[in-house]
Amino acid sequence: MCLRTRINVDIDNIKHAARMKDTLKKENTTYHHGNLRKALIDAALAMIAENGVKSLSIREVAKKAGVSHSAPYRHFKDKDDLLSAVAIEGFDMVIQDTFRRFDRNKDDLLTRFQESGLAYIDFATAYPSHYRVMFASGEHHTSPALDERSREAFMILYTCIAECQSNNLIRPHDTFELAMAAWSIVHGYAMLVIDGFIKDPSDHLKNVITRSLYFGLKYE
Amino acid sequence: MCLRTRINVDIDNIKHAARMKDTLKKENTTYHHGNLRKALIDAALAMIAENGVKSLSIREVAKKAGVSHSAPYRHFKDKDDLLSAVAIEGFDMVIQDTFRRFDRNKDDLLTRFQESGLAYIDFATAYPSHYRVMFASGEHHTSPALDERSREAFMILYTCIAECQSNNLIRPHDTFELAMAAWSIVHGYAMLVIDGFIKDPSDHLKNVITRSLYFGLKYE
DNA sequence: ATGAAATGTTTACATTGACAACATTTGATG
DNA sequence: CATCAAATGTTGTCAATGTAAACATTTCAT
Repeated sequence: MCLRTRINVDIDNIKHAARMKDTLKKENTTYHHGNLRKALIDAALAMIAENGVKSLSIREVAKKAGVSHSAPYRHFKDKDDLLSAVAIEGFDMVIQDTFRRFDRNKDDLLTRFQESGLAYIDFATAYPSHYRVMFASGEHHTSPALDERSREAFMILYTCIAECQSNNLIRPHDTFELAMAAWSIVHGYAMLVIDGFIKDPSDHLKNVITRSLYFGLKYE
Repeated sequence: MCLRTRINVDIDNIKHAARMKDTLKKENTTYHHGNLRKALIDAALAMIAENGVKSLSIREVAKKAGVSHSAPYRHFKDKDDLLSAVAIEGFDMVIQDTFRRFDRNKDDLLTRFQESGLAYIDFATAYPSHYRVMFASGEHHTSPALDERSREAFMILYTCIAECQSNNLIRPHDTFELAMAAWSIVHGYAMLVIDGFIKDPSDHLKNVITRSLYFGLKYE
């Protein structure tokens, strides 16, 4: 488990470096901790997976990362800011995974549309802690950066539907609304699964969801 | 403010008495507070509406209800138990509203099916604080009583779909799964609306949702 | 080498959840 | 009606937490 964590951290550091182009001056720098910011995010995620977001405490996160209880405040304004970082990481992960799926289905527009929905569902079940924080927005104050990421994720679905409409694969209707409807379906399913209301997410059920996803939007 | 509080308490006592049939021995009894239990639930809801569940504190709730900081513990085991009571009240409200809608559409099964979905959506937008607590189950420990209520609410949708299937209005398929799918759609939409991801829940959009709700389940 | 910026620590304080000991009210029983 | 137990509310208390301030150390550019 220690090994796996270590690998994840390394991979994430690479991703992180590639993403944060504005602060790329630090690459192989190892100062006090190594990369405390990322370590805190990982520690938070591990603890959320164990006891939920609610009982998450900054002091415990700090302890888990091996630093003093005030150290996190050098990297995050407050607790919300830490959770916001977790959410941003989550959105980045879905976005990247969706693009990976798109690359595997370059030609079939309808499949791409469905894949963009499945990416959401699969991500939620694979990383429930991330997902929970991402959509606990009624709670932690949303930062502009977070808003941008969630919008970016949504726009993938939007663009996908727009392309299908251009090719007469989805009926003409306000694209924004169709995308909202599609998002509702996958988000609702994802939430019910990770909240334990849907116990066994079978393939059967996922098919019904995919069907609803398409049948509500297709030509009648 | 004192006066208003008092009036609310009285009104709520009436509602409360009508609902809780098992403890109907107390009707016009006014002991220490009137009905602190209900007053605390109302205070909690008001404060959740203002600042979210996250920053809700039992001490503030007690202060708002005009009692000492420890008084709530005579009525609720802990904070989770208070939130659990809020959630139960919420489920009871949706259930009752759904039955009201059913009474208005005694004959049309498909309409009843759609109404059972709309009841969810409308309740969520009308009582977002309730709804948020009801489905924050990944967080507060779920009590058996709460589990029962959420199951009861779900069973309405289930029964509705089963009846439609009996009358060949919805395609044959595991009823449980179809109900889960329908639930996913309305729940996802509701969550995105109250979490601010869907800014203006237009009738257009609700129609797309209703359409998806039906088109995914109907005969092809 | 040096000084400023970044990063981590210690100390401190107010808020909170929750328990225990105590006080008061209510309602049933004689 | 007196009395007593149960229900309800209060006061006092403690540990955990969020977070700010003052201080210490490391890093990095010059």
